[in-house]
Amino acid sequence: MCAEHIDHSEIVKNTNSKMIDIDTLFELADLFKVFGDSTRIRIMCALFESELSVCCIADILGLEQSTVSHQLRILRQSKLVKVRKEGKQSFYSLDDDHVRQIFEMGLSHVTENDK
Amino acid sequence: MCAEHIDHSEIVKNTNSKMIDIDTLFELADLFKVFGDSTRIRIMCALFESELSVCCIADILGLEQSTVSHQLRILRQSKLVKVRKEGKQSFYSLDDDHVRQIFEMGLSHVTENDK
DNA sequence: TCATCATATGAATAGTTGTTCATATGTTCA
DNA sequence: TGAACATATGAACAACTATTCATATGATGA
Repeated sequence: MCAEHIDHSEIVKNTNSKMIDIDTLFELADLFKVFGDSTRIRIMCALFESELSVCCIADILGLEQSTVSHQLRILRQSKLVKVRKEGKQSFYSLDDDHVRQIFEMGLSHVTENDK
Repeated sequence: MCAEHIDHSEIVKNTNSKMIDIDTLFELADLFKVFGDSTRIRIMCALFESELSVCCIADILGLEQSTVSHQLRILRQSKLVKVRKEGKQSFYSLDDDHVRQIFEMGLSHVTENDK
């Protein structure tokens, strides 16, 4: 921690009063953590087109069924995808328009910095 | 992988042709990875108000100077914050409007699901 | 130049996370 | 009921990451 010379007690108090409450910030970090894995990102991207079964996702991305299933569970828990069961199959789709929007925003940042 | 019975070669081909290229998706995941840590999220949130020195951020969030410095480096590398040096101090600020927008989107999702 | 201070960084460690293998669950159809 | 299949899940392992401590760097003022 820094020495006493610099008194930022005022700015500390001020900034803290304007901060989003900490529990929300933790939830937010947890949400982005879900986006922060390439396998999950790829799964979400595949689901942009249409709902897909688990084994179809595995085929598209060249992943093991088990891997896809584990990641879909995480996406489900974060309410980013939803399931529809039909016989033996489970069809997954995006649960929320925010997914697309968050995706788009990230994409703007990435592609802008590629210039 | 699933058996041959279900032929999704058509949908596989179709979806793959529409997918964002894989390198971009990896970059995207890396970007969200940076957002996916509560310390970094809190730092960014503090920087919404105004630019801040390293030790001021540490004070505000109750973190060690070293921790803040390490995380700021990661944020800098992802072009999410920028530095302005003034004497012994380094003042950090948000580098990009996308930061706010990505933040807002995440927040909508989180608060919506809290209802 | 030397002491002090703000920041940056390297190394070590502890905790977390993604993938894999093996297996369980639950559905369909003969 | 039992075989075949799609999916889900538990356990184990490997890889990654955040924090801490110690120290380096670089600036200021005496």
